[in-house]
Amino acid sequence: MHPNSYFIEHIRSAGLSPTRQRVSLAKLLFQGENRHVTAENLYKEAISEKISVSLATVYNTLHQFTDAGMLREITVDANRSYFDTNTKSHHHFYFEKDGKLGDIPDGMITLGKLPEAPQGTKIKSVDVVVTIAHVDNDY
Amino acid sequence: MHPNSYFIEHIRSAGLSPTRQRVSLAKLLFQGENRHVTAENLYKEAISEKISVSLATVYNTLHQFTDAGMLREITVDANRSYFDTNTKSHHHFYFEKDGKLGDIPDGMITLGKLPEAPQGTKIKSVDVVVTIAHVDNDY
DNA sequence: ATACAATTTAGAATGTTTCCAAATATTGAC
DNA sequence: GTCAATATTTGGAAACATTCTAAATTGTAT
Repeated sequence: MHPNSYFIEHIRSAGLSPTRQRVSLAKLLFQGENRHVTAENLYKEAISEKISVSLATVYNTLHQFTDAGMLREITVDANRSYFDTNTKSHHHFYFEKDGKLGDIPDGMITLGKLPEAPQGTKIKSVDVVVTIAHVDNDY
Repeated sequence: MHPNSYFIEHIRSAGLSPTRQRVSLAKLLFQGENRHVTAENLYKEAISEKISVSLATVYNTLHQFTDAGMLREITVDANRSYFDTNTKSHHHFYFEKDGKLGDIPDGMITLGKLPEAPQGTKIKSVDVVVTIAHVDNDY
């Protein structure tokens, strides 16, 4: 388990002040395995861990971490933003039933040729989402 | 240009009653080229064409058409749903600047192997979104 | 310590989408 | 065509995620 100073350093090196809230949220996000969180569920988790933080700060922090390259924002559902602690390019399963995301192991999907971006633009990201639904035995 | 009866038949064969609103919206959606619309912008278009319809009906109709397989819902942005009149599996450019979608011509992206869906589930869709951003000359 | 700047906060505001109950339109039987 | 039964449409309210705002708090550099 990482010491506090690890998270403080992580935040500092992103150019942000290591405030109490940012350090606490960084711990939740980065101390274990890679995670996929929404603002609302990170907020609830923080509250249940007795971390005093407001929902607005959770939003601010998620965006600041994203801008700093510590998180990646994933769009799989038109009503919610997900943030992924794994910033390396990789793809996702989206389990419709419970709204959970899963990583698609590297190499499990291979993208072939990619189109060129038009003049004056660049490809910001290529996201593959495999949506998983329940089998409805329709017979 | 298709006659009215064409759209009425299209709607009937989807198991829906061809109401005035549904026929009018179907005309906007299906009479020309393939389109990518949001509820809000289809609603505005209808109003500007003097079609009297409410926003709630536009939402209902888009979902009914989607359930009937006449439209495909595309998720590219966490704040808005897009509906595509092209229901064949294909992929999209998303132009961040103006929130517009574009089709990626068939064959321009090749997907390699695909993962298996877990027991009791099936792959509902595989969506590839190539997000196009402006070049920010950061130097 | 002090002062200046940055951050956090609660609550209001926004934007999209869904819900609701009343009004209207559509359908099928006669 | 008329009528009753059913389905659809509607405006407005509600729900939801997210952003904004201005005041209060905290962090930082001196």
